[in-house]
Formats: sequence, structure tokens, C-alpha cells
Amino acid sequence: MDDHPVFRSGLVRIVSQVPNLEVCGEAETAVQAFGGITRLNPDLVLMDISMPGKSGMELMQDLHALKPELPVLIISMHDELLYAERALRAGARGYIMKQESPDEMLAAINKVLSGQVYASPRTAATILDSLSRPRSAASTSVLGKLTDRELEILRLIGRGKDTHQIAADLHISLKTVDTHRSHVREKLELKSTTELIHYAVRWVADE
Amino acid sequence: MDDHPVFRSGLVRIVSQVPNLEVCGEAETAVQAFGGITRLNPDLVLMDISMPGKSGMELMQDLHALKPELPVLIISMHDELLYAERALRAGARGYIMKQESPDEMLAAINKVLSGQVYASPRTAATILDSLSRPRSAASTSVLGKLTDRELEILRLIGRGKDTHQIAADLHISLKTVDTHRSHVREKLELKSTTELIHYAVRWVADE
DNA sequence: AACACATCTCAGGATTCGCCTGAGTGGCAT
DNA sequence: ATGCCACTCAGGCGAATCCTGAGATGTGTT
Repeated sequence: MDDHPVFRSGLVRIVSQVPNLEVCGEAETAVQAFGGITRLNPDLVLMDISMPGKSGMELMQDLHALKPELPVLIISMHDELLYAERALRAGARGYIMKQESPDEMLAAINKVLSGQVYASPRTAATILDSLSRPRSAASTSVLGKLTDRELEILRLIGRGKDTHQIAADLHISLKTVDTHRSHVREKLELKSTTELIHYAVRWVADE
Repeated sequence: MDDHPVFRSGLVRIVSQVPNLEVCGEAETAVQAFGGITRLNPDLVLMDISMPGKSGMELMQDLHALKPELPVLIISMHDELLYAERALRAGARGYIMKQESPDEMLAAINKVLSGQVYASPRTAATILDSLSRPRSAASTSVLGKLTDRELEILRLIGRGKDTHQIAADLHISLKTVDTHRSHVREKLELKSTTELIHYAVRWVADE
């Protein structure tokens, strides 16, 4: 699943070239993906987590709750260790970046299919490192203190969305978005709304 | 040029399917692209620009300085009118989003190849609208429409100051700052406060 | 099983903020 | 002198924000 048709086309081609692999379905949105997965019952799901509207992370969690044994490989466009860790924690079996070569993509796919977990060496090293030092790092950055939902809202704020749009996108109450905003402001020690937006925009700018 | 090999692969396939189109080279980085373009002398360049990094924008300008007549179609992952306008101003002949379908990609490519400028209907409408308002011919940018005071306010907003701080800094009434803000919003056609801050922060970021 | 804890969700009320209308002053050009 | 523009500010109304509190769910602990 990916909301970039051309990228998806390229990925399908790469996967199809391998004899024992076959693409049984594609999806552009979270709902399409969910429907397709329940209907087609695939052996593996390739998923981009940076998608418009619904959070890919949320879909990841729902999917994992529905089919815990279904391996999912996350294909992300950002090199965020933060995302990788959260994705794996949400039940993903692998995390790879869009920048990677087709060969590396196939390697990741095969590894996940065989039951192993895939992560780039750098990602793996950092995650293992953070596990060995549970509390000291306290998350390399203040952003680590934020929950998945809070991080998602911060990202949407950074993209220029106001509270109403965010509520609509996430299908939750305006009041809920409000609460998340407050928590983000509190955790990040931002005094005003302006500072919050300022921080969010700058953070999103250097994803 | 794109730093996502799989996306590039998909794009190459789509372009290759059209009889009279041929891909003569690919590049992953700016330097590769520059070398390839001077060596292969293509009729058209398809380029992804990761705007936040700003390097794509600079490359666009350099490229245009080197070969002003070479048409460039920007493929961006951002649905940002601000980016589209900047890209076209930097010499690009078209601006399309990664979310678009292969058909739309081909339509854009053909349009640019035939010498026309491509932009999505929404993007085109906004840009044309801004051009249809005569105003001072001296202003190459929408920012030119702003008065000195308004520009100053916008800069302070971009630095993360809220209305109260700005009023204090400038030793004027909160209401006056309020009025300036309204005028800025009006001239820049920004719908909400969030968009205003969003615009301001990014403008300040690449002063 | 019982418990504490975190997360996500939402509401009500107090307050502030943003937005719109209107308006006064001073500079500058025709 | 007149018109235009930039800058300044106030009042009022609706909207957004901030704070407090709280229910539901899931997770991990004892």
C-alpha cells in the first residue's frame, strides 16, 4: 500500500520479477488496504506509513490486532529512527526506506517472509542500543516523550492544518485534538500556540 | 532524478511504454544529474525536489542558469502551492505531485514537452489568480504586495513571536498588529492563522 | 485477579484570540 | 486641495484556545 501510484507500479514490477512472488492486491488508502487484506488474505503486506488522512501507524496496529501473524514490511520515506522503533513496536516485522535499492527491497521482503525481522544496520544498532540503555537517553529527543497520536498531530500541525482539519482527517472530535495539542505543548514546553506551530513546521521541514 | 530507486523504476517503465518517448539517463543525486544532463543532452528532465532540504530548489536554479531552454518537470511529494509557485519561478516548466496517476504524469510530460506549462488545476488557478491582479509590476513575488510594516510583522511571526510579543517589540497596540496580520492574510490569500504562521515560518527559514 | 498506569477519547466553562468594520492621523503625489 | 496609501487603534462578535475533569480501553505488575 502506497499513495504514490508510480512508486507502487515500480514496486509491483520488482516483486513480480521474482518467480515465487506474486502481487495479489494494491491499495492507495487505509480503508482500501484493510478491505483488500481481509479479502485476499496475503502472505505479506508492504506498507507506506506516511499517508494522507489516516495514520499508517494506526492501520498497522489495527492490522496487527486483526491478524497478529501476518508479516508487515513498512516502507517509509523518512529515515527516522523514531518511526522505525514505533513501527516495530506496533507489530511491523520490518522497516525499510524508500531510498533503498530494489535489491535491498527484495532482501527485506525475503527476510520478513522467512519469519525474520528486517531493519537497516544503522536502525538495528540504534534500537538495540536504546534497549540496552532504557531510561538514560530518555529518547534522544524530547519528541520521544510524545505518544504516537501526539506525534501524528504535531506532524499535521506542521503541515499547516488547523484543529478542524486535523479532527476531520483523523475522524475524532475537535476536543480530542485540543487535548492532544495541550499535551504536546506541555511536553515540549511550548508556551503559546504560535510557538507550537513554529516548532511543528520546523520539525516537519527537516523530517 | 529521484532519490527513490523504486519510484524511478516505475516512472521509467511508464515513460518507456510510450512509443516516441525514451529514457536516456537516470540520476540519484544532484551531481549525478548535472553530469548526466550535460553528457546526454536530454529533451526533458523529470526531477524530484525534496523542498525542505532546499538543495533541489538550488539545483533547479543552477540547471536553469546552465540551460535555460531545457524543460524541467518537477515531481514533488508536497501538495504545496507555495512550492509550486517557487519552482515555476525558479525556471521549472511544470509541477506535479507524486500522488498523481501514471496517466496524469504522461499528460504532464507531454504538455511540458510540447512547450506548454503544466500545473494541476488548483495550482494553476491560484497562480493565475494572483497574476490577474495587476498591482505593482515591480513586485515579482506576492510578498511584494506587502508594505514594510506588514513584512516586518510577517518576519516576527516567522520567528515564533505571538501577537502580544510583536506588539511589545514594536511598541504598538495589539490591535494594530492584529490589523497588519489581517492585511497580510488577505494579500497572501491565507485562510487560517495556522496557514499564516506556516507560511511565515517557512519564508523566514529560507530568507 | 486486582491493581496501577498510560493512552485515547470527549465535554463544559472561562478566557483569550482572531476577524471584521469603522475611523483618525500623517505623508506624498497629482 | 484632494485623493491615495500606510500606519495606527477601538469595539464587538464569533471562534479558538486553555484548563479541569472524566470515562473507556489496553498493558504491565504484583
